[in-house]
Amino acid sequence: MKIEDIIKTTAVLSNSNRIILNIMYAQNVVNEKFNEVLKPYDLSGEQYNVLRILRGQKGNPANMSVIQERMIAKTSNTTRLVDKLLLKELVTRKVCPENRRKIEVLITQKGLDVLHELDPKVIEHGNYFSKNLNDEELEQLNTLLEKYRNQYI
Amino acid sequence: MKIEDIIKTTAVLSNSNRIILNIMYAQNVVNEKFNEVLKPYDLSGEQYNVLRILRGQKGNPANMSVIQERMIAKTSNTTRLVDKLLLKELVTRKVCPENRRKIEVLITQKGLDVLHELDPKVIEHGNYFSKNLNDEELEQLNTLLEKYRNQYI
DNA sequence: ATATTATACTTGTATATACAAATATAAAAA
DNA sequence: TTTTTATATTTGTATATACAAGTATAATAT
Repeated sequence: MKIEDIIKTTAVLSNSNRIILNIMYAQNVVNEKFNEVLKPYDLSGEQYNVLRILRGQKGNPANMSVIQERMIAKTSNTTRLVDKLLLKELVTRKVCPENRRKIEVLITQKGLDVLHELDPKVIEHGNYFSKNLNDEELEQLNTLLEKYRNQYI
Repeated sequence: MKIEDIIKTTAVLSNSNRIILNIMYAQNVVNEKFNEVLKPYDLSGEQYNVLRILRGQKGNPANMSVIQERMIAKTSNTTRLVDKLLLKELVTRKVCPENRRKIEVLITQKGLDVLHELDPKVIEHGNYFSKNLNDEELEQLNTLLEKYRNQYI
């Protein structure tokens, strides 16, 4: 289905506009489906993202600014995100002894267990959307998306 | 810049995963830039979207469910979105006389003027991102994005 | 040693969004 | 006609996000 049919417009869209709309819509669809995957675990997408970042630390703590710079959406609220994870006992936090301004955040075993349980479902989610494209097309889509947004970065 | 460098991961990503991340990130970048365009007009992206839908009606009113079905992100809150536009006098609303359950929303002249002023800036925004791709690549990206998300639609 | 600036994080506030429940009207069924 | 069901929209509530201001600590300059 073309994006025009989805937003039910009769307007003629330029390629530039169609891409914007297609990106918005794709993100929306992907996100909605991913939220369904996470729902039984009572995690938001951003919370999951933080857990992934922490697991990637392989036992080393991450402080707030490290977490923030690794997130896709640079929300200014890593604090409150970590608060939520703390309440669920998926992470621990303590003041860094070397620099008391910093906070050391670590994923707990419980957090690792949740991620481990989610791993296959996350892969399945990725495959669900990519299964209509062959390997070459997948490469192409990645390349084009990177080229598209890479204005001055 | 590759998505891996942006989220500063050393992990090896599958094509499926990279696409998900690239779509998320692209939407983020595009959206952030678009919000900058809208900021001087005190409009959110969704508010702008509603105005566009109303202009597309060419003088005919749109009721809430029509607006909702034409939006990219199906927020359940068209009411409050229209409330905001009403406060700024960009739209009018009245109960439909034929069916008093329905609400007729119309864009005002002021709303049309704002859109008209924004038109070139919106085009510029689209071009800003697409200028790194040639026509063929733009077509390709649109086609791949549509193919990507079109699972069971 | 004290004052200034920078860094790291937290908090406040306003707005946005998600989801469920509530309200009002209309259409269909008993 | 009364009841039931469907439709269209609104409201409540909890959570998320954006942005600015505040706090604590550390580093640098005077």
